[in-house]
Amino acid sequence: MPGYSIQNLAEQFNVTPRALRFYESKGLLAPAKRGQTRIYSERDKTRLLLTLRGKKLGFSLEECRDIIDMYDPSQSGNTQQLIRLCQKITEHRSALLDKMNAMEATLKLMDEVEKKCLDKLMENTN
Amino acid sequence: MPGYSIQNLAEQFNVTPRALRFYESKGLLAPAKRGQTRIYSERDKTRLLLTLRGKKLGFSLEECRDIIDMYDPSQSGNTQQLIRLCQKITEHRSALLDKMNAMEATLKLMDEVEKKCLDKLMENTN
DNA sequence: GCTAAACTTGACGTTAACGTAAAGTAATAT
DNA sequence: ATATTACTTTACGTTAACGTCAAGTTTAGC
Repeated sequence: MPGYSIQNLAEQFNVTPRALRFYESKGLLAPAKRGQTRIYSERDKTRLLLTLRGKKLGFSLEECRDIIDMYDPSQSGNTQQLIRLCQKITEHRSALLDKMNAMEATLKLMDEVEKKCLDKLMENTN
Repeated sequence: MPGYSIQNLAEQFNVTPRALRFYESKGLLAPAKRGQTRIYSERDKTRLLLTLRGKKLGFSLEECRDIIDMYDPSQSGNTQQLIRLCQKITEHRSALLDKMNAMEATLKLMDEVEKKCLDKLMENTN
């Protein structure tokens, strides 16, 4: 019996079933249904991983969906769509590199503050 | 006459005056006041920069405030506080490195998708 | 001294991302 | 067969981060 239950998948990613249903209502997930019960596939699992990853980077769920939908192999049809995808990747990468810069600046600042902090602690113990 | 007006500072960072007042109400900024009018110092400007940087990385305003407050030199008093600051820096750095990993994974994925995309485009033009 | 522009303080509205409670159904254990 | 558990939908509640008035004040130009 392949696939995961809602509870199982939720536990794997440390989120609530409510969140999974919410993501579904926003078009991020599309689990199969046996009767009323949801069955999540590997594809769903991957999309959830990407969603949570996007969230962690400060993207909204809508942004996550747009990005993930395009990365999804089942979409890449004609030439126009492929070109559009390449453009979107470029945009998205630009946004990511922007965040990467902010992150490096923050890490650098933290190093400096930590250094000053340790220096002062040294003084205090003199 | 040193300092910036609310409108001026808002334009510099491409945010609204409303946002600056909101940040103030949340303890992120603490501009001086000439009568009723706010005057923002270099310190406020720096704190605003750090706030927006934190936001971009997906931290909440409250998290930003806590972090920035501790990095602020005017706080670092006794040994206990310095030790606490070092601990917080470690925590914060861990969260950042976590995001950094997510970011690198995303960039890697994007590279792969782009490559496949370009390959398909090549095929289509055969 | 008057007007217009820029500032101020409330206070209510809005969107995103779920939480939570209600009420019902389906599967499982005893 | 019944009780417990896990699932379901529907719907209203909540928090964060501002936006958007409304109504009053202060400053700058003429």
